[in-house]
Amino acid sequence: MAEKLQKRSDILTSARALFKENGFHNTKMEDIAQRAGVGKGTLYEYFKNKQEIFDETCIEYVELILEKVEEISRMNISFNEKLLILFKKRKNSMYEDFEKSPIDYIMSYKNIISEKVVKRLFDHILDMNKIMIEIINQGKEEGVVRKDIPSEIIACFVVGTLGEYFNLKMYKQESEFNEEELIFNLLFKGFSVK
Amino acid sequence: MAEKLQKRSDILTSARALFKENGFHNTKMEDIAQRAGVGKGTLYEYFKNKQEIFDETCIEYVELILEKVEEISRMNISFNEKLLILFKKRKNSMYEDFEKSPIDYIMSYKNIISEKVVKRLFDHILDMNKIMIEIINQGKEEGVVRKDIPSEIIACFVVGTLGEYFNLKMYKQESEFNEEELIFNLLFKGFSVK
Amino acid sequence: MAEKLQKRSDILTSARALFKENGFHNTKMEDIAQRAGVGKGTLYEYFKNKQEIFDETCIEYVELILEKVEEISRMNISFNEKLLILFKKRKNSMYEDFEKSPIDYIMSYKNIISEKVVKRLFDHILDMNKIMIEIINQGKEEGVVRKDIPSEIIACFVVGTLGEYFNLKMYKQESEFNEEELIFNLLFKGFSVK
Amino acid sequence: MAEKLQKRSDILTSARALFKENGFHNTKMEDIAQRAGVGKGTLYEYFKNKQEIFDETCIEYVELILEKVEEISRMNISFNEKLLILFKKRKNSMYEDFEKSPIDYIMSYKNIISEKVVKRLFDHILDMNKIMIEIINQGKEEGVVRKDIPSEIIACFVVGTLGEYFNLKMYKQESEFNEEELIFNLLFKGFSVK
DNA sequence: CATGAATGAGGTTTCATTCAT
DNA sequence: GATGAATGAAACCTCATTCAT
Repeated sequence: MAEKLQKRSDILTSARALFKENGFHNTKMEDIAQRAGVGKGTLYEYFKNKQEIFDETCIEYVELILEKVEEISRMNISFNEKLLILFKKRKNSMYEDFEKSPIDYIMSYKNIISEKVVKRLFDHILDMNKIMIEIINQGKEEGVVRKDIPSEIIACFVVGTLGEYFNLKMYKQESEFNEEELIFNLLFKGFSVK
Repeated sequence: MAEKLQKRSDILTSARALFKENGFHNTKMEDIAQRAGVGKGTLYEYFKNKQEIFDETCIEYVELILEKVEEISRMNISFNEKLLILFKKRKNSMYEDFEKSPIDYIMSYKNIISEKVVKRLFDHILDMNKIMIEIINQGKEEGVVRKDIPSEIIACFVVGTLGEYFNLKMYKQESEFNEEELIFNLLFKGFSVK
Repeated sequence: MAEKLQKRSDILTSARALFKENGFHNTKMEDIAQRAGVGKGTLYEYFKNKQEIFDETCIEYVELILEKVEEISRMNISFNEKLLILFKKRKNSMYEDFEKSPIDYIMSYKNIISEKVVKRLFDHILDMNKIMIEIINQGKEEGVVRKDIPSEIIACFVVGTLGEYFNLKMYKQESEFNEEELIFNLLFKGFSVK
Repeated sequence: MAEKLQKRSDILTSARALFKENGFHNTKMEDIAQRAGVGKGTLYEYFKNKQEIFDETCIEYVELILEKVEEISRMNISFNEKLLILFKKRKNSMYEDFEKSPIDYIMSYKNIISEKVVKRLFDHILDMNKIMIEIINQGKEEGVVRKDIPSEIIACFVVGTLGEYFNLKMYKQESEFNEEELIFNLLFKGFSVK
């Protein structure tokens, strides 16, 4: 039984890697089976079809990120520290599994993910948005974040800045500045001359 | 002759719409032909193959955005006004053709666009980055933008915030706030309590 | 009018060269047109379709060879001399237009030539056979060729030997012997020890 | 396993028959599959593509003939008997599988067989030529064949005569003569009056 | 007459899915 | 349960032929 779950998980791991590498249509069921170390027919013992495998990998992707963010949210630390950890986590995973924000991920695959899975994922996005809002609210309570702007908008502001920053890092050389500090400075103080 | 260019353009328009709607692999050559009002064989008079059609639509997509941003950059108006126009343009096209930032667009299709076209598009991204930097520099000269942060980072900050904001708008209801004002306030002043 | 015939001939010349080089199915109408220096549509002014062009080139091929053999047959020279000229003609055209004997030519293309043209060509083959027989008969009358073997069989014997000889020459180096003399010696005296 | 080889062989048998009947370009993959009693996709389990199937049938064709000739060469019989067997074999297969000499076969398909397979086949032709030469040499040793003519030339003489004879038989009625005897007589004694 | 842009029937090939072992 | 050989629908692309200019 545990073995069954293990094999299922192996298949998903294999599939996720291949989908990420080659996209949905350039990944063959045969490839997934081979990489997972099972026969082609076995895939159909664990999943209805290719679509279902893909859907599962998408759900996993988004849920894993959600989980990580939730974990950070639940930590017993200050707002500033949470923000720093979010930044670091994103940075470390950049060239690994989770280089795309969930929403970009979904947008990339909107023509491929099943309609009903898209809905479920969008719900997760909203969940994540809520968690970000909670973190922002913590900042407000701690007197670190302005209270005159809805937390929702601030969340957007933070997530967007980080996301774009890492996007650019993907195809530009390492810069000479201490960019982490600069980004945080911008988030806190904005770009206007005081 | 003008007619030849027209037909080529018709095909690209048809293709772009279908690729956007259904993705590359779910768009059949027959569909493109039908929508463009030509025969299947005609597509091959104007393009080498499906890949080339797709590549062209990608190039068009990114070049058109680049062009628009360039246009704004060349306008004889203040930094603040340019920022506002960028925001408005992005907002208006949200549910139309250009809902994705060029970089998200490329990332979505990285397994589909030809290698050499990806390179060309990344160059455009850098061009666009340069233009944003020029706009930021104008803000610095006008004494509106802080000079202690590299323009490159600020560009990232502005573009990311706007991008994420519009991403979220795509699947959330219209809010009650005057969000435009709030976003700008954040960009200028940051989220920290003064 | 003469111009019309000229253009028709140009097309056939172009077609024959391409068919020989690339075969029927790898020769495109466009190629024929281009090489003949006319438009693609023009081909259809002079020929019903691709098949007809091909058929014509085949007919030309076989008729030209037939003509040459007839010409030799009509010459006012001895059997021995005729045999020598046949040999020389075949040798000279070996790497040129007429490297295949008519019958090999037809066999190569039996799936491509129109049924009715095949019949016509086979008639030509029989005509050619008859001419060969006449030449053999002349040899008999001159007292040079044995009378106890039907001329038909001797014709076969001569044509086959020459044909195979030139076939082999096509992919083997030039030999050191005076092969011409040896071949003739064989034809005249056979291979048995006297 | 044996079954796998069997199916592969079935496909080749089906393909060879169809190629022979209709040529390469008029034989559809669907036809081959149907005649072999398998699905279209199955062809691609056993062969890379149509070209490979064709190449294999060509190789088989030439190798089978080579094998038969080798077999005759190895027999413990006299030169005269070998010559007779060669004649009989060729005669019997005339309207069956092997109606064309290997070289004619290759020449017919020179635009279709893969370059590298053509080379391989030409090597077989040379092998076959060597075997014929050995047979001729045996005749010389037995004192039946003249020693003043290179065996290579005599081989050409024998093969060509037989080939042409059977070519002609293909489209002419059965004759009244004992042609076998006449042909052999010619080969041995030539056509000159003694 | 001459042309070549437009066409679409028809071919090869791929690959998700099935099912007998 | 696990497998992978077999399948055939579906997609891309070619090219002979047409016909408006």
